[in-house]
Amino acid sequence: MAKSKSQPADNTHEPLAKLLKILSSPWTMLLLHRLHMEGPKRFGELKRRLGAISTKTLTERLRMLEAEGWVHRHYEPTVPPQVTYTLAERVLELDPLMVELDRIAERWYGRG
Amino acid sequence: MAKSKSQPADNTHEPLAKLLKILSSPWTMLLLHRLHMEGPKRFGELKRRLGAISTKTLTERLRMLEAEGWVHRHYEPTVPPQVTYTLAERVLELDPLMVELDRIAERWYGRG
DNA sequence: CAGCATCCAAGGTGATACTG
DNA sequence: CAGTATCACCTTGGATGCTG
Repeated sequence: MAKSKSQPADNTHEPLAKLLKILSSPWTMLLLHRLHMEGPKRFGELKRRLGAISTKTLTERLRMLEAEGWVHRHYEPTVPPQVTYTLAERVLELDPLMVELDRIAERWYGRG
Repeated sequence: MAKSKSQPADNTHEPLAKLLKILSSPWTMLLLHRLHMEGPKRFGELKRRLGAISTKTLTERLRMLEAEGWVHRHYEPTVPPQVTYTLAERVLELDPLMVELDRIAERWYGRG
């Protein structure tokens, strides 16, 4: 649509690049997808559901998403401690995206 | 749509993971976005528009997308040669996704 | 112009061990 | 349970130089 002319264009500063940088870091989408589809989850459960992810990576992603304001971390100082992660309200805007992704994934790679 | 049950679940084999693996490799989304918004493009123009990408990476991405059937490569043996890349028809299904991404990027990171 | 071949640095990841 | 701290590795991307 936009028919801007020929610019050197460093995408790095554009909103889309910023968003994609977050979304495209490994595991992030699958992580968000889980929380989106299945609701709030504790660390261990999340890790189990994601399969091959390491605790380190999962922690990093969660910390990043927390810093970005995409997820909330709720710490319950019981014994043993319980930490629950919830999607921030704003992230619900990603819903159409998730649904679209699911649909396309199914159509393109679903059966064979 | 959820697979239900409590499985160790190695997402690696699922359609969504497959799709995300492609989409989340660096530059891929921005690349597709360009082709989507501005139509068929030649290698050099594409490179210039993407900014900081290297020829190596751009080539790799294009080759990958070609192998996946996402883009078509048209070689014109003129002097100098012209190679034009076009989105495959199926990739047009990504349209809603692209639009959504743009909207969200603008809303979340558009103004500061 | 549109790549390809190398080399190399950087960062990300996983495995492992340990703590509150 | 929910992490943190290390370490070693290994892929990945960028820079450079060359070709048809």
